[in-house]
Amino acid sequence: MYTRIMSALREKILNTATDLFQTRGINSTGVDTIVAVAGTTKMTLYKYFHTKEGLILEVLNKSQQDFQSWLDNKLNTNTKAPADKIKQLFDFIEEWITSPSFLGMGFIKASAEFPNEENPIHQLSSKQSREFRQFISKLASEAKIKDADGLALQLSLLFEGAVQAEQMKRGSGAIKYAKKAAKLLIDGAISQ
Amino acid sequence: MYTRIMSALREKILNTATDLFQTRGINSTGVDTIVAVAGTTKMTLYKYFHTKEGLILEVLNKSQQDFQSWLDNKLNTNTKAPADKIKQLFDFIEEWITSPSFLGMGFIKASAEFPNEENPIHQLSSKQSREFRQFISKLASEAKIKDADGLALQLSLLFEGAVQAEQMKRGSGAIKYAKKAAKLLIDGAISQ
DNA sequence: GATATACTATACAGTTCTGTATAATATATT
DNA sequence: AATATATTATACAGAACTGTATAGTATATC
Repeated sequence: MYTRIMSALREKILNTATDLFQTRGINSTGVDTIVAVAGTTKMTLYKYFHTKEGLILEVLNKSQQDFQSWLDNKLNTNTKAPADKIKQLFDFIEEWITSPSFLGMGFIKASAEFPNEENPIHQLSSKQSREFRQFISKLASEAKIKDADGLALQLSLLFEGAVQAEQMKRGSGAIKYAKKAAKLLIDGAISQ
Repeated sequence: MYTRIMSALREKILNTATDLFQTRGINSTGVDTIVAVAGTTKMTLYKYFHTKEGLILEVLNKSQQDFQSWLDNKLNTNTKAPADKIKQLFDFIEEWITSPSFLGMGFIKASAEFPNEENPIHQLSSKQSREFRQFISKLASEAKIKDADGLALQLSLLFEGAVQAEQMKRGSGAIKYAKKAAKLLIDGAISQ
């Protein structure tokens, strides 16, 4: 993990961009808007981020890191037995989705705004989705589940579907049903 | 009376826009590009569609109608018993997703590009997602499933998750596992 | 043949966008 | 006090975007 010494202003720009990209869309948010909301100027933005694309990529990376760190922490402090982590996964996902600060999943929106598979932003989104699926697969493996990859894929579909539903309509309640479905799939995979 | 058929050019513009929106993104596709690819001029485009937003809304509506018609037809010609339709639903969804002409789901991408819930395009996307879920719920009801709405929501999550996965990486194979999960959920809901 | 209609060609107004150039100001270090 | 660094203020080049104005051409209908 490349930890970077970050100036307060750099971080402010990054956080502002994250928020604006989520609430207004990436292509609909100009750098002028970002610097105005962040309370700085374009010169400073372009000092820290060489292009808007570079800023987008960093926003996506930071968002994913923050989410993954939050989830790791939840799983490690609340659960001792590795076999239980997969069972509690959707409890924490529910907590995350229903949190008032939830604004959506970066890589899901980004991949829709940049549908071309050659595009670096699309490629990063795709990579993040794959890595999150692998993370679930690792949890399933540690829980001694046979078809860990298969279950992980199914759970990731429920996850992305629930996020999608919540992005479309806040307070959709989709995660409640995703959780039930996940429980059923996990129990089925364990008893195999 | 005089039967008013849709002008060939209007349809050409609509189809071209549908394709370009899916492959390049909506905000990244200018009207100049659309008319160039469609082989016409901006004057003609703005004759049939008053604004770009109007064009986007029509594209979304037509895409959803086309998909729903295709699916209705598949379900009605291949299945007689209403109780079997829900079981075959994901077979046809798989056929649709794995088809070479699959470019994604309009309302999923649109809602990501226009995340603001006040936006007419976002609202239409949300409505289409809700209506598709209601369509699944109707299938579940006709199959005498008790918690039809609950199952429909879960299946729609798998559906949107699988579409999302396929939009991110063509040939992901996600639909195969979505199908398995759907079967499990349907069987579980039937035996209640 | 005259006329309405559909469509093209082209230019352009006005806005917004990314990215840079240039000069001034504040802050920290020596 | 002198100097390097960070940041601001502002203007602007150049491109892309939506939407319109205007004039000309093709085609079908009367």
